[in-house]
Amino acid sequence: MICVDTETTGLYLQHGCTAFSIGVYDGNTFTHSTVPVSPRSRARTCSHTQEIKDRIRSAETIVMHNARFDIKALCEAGVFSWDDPVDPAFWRRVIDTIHLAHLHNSTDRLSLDNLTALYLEKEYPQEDELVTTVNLCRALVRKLELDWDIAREDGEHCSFRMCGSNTEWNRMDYWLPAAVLESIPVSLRPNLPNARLSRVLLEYLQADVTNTFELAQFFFHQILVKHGDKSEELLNINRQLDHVLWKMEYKGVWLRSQETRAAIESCYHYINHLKQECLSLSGLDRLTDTTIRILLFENWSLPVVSQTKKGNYSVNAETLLRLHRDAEPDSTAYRFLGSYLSLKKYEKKLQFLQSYLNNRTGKGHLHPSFHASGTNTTRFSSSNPNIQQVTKAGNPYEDDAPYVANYLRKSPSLRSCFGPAPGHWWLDCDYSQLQLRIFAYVANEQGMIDAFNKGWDAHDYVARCIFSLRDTETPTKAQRRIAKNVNFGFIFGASPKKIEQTAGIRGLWSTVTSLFPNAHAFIEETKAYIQRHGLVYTVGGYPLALKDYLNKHTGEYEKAAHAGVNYIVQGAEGVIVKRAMRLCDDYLTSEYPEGRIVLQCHDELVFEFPAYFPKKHVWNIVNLMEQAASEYGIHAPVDPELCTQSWNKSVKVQR
DNA sequence: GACACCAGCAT
DNA sequence: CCCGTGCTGGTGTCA
Repeated sequence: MICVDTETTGLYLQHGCTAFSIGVYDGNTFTHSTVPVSPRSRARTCSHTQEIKDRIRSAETIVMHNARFDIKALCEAGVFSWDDPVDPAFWRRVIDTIHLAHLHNSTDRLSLDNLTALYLEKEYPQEDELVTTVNLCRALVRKLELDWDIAREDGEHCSFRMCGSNTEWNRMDYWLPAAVLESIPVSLRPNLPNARLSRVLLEYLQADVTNTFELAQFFFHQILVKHGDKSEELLNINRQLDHVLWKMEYKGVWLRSQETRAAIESCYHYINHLKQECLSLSGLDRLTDTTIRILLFENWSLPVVSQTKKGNYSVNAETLLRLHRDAEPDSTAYRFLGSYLSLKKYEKKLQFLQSYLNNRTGKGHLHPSFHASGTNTTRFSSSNPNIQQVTKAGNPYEDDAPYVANYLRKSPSLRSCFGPAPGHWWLDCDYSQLQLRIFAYVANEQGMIDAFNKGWDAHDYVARCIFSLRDTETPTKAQRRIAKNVNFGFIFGASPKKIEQTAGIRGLWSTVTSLFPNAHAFIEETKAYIQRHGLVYTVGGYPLALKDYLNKHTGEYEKAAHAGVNYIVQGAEGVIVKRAMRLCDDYLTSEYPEGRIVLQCHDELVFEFPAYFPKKHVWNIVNLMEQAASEYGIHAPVDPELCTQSWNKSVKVQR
């Protein structure tokens, strides 16, 4: 077993970089080498570079912290080929301490230094010194415009691609490798203590690999003691997707550049107009939270709606919307608030659109990162960009603020900027009401389960129960909304008070508990369990810690208790969807390699296939996703939709 | 420049 | 206080 860590050049790998420092630790000795990856690199090649590469290649077990990140670097450095990690067998010898740490305690901050401090009770070598040293070097490189192939953020001046492979998809930002530090001529570094230059970095590299090694041992021991024979199965919940995520990140998501540019134009058009209007209505010279706060609550003396955590008067959308509705129609405040709300929406949208365009690689793909251990609950997180927060079409003010809605009606949909690459189609598979179904099943609420099985709408069903409607009656819009609040309250583990507050009905909770006795009992049992054990188990036995539990004596316990219900439900969702992804990827690999998973959005999987692909694959995928849920005892139907143009326009697939 | 706060987007 | 989990970006403050 060896531990491997890499330190990469400090700018964007997507535009090329100079060299990597690679550290290896086998439990006894630490060795390192710097591997130049650019043909023009001035980094010195260490004599034992080849030896290190061979050791990594032939190692039986490689332990890394956040393995996908370092493996990208190792591919860049030529240790592995870019296709190696596509094979699930490749990952059988990779142990990722981030997965171990997540299983050990899912609420820990999973950074190496934090885990080291927590469990090894060790200090890192002078991180401050490393940071300042590296920053000095970067500044020096920038200032003197040295002729090193260190990539630049703007990318325009650095066009070469390394190793003839697709290296555009990955961004890294970290330290300068030791060889680069050493190669700065002594005469050019008056502020840098010579001997320390690379020593600091190497100390850090050594600390990283040895700590990773020790953490792996610690976590393995803890996990085996706690979970015994189930350890492998539990670890597999995240490990099973290592190669799947590799492929997803590598191939990326197609961005429709034309639509994106058009959407940006459209945003600018409205922003210019609305900004002028806001400025002239308010007499302000700039629009920030602070100036708005003064304008509304001091100059205009509008009533305070709520306060922020720090005690400032809130100026969020909810507040502004209420003030807008309470204002005299056509008054200055009314018009200002309406325009400002619309302006903010457009500005937010523009922000997203520009980030998409900026993150795009040469061929027009975005390459979001997916983090299997990125949440407390086993759900995924996504970043650069976060593909899980791309807005659907819709006008949030359509119902209750026509003045605002009017401005937003032509607002572009962000999902329309994504879609299948030319010549392809997307298959978009959604679990229907997955979270609510999970809740019904884990709470063993038979009436709800029956309703689901009959194909009823969950919100309608609960509305009928609460308002004791006859079969012939349909719930009103308001009744449905209240039922929706109750349902979400169940899922989120909201407190009775909160549920009654959002629904606006006092005494609602006692109605609900009598209507759904098992659900109520489940919530109470969960709370009692948390009080005793400080954690919950979701389906499949994966433990989910509750970080606020330790503070229970200071009142945080109640919070943790309510969160516990939510953890079980979200955790089950995460586990099920991960299983589904693995099943679908296995299926595609063996039966239809032209297809692939493009992205995951919590209860939604998106696949890309060649246009006019055989329809049978739709139903096989649907069946596999449903199978994943049923393996955990949950019946959850999947609705397949087809996108031929954009993510925003999908058509239900008929049986 | 680092950091905290506030906000807004998703499921 | 009591609705969970994430990510990103702008603003303002502080050193």
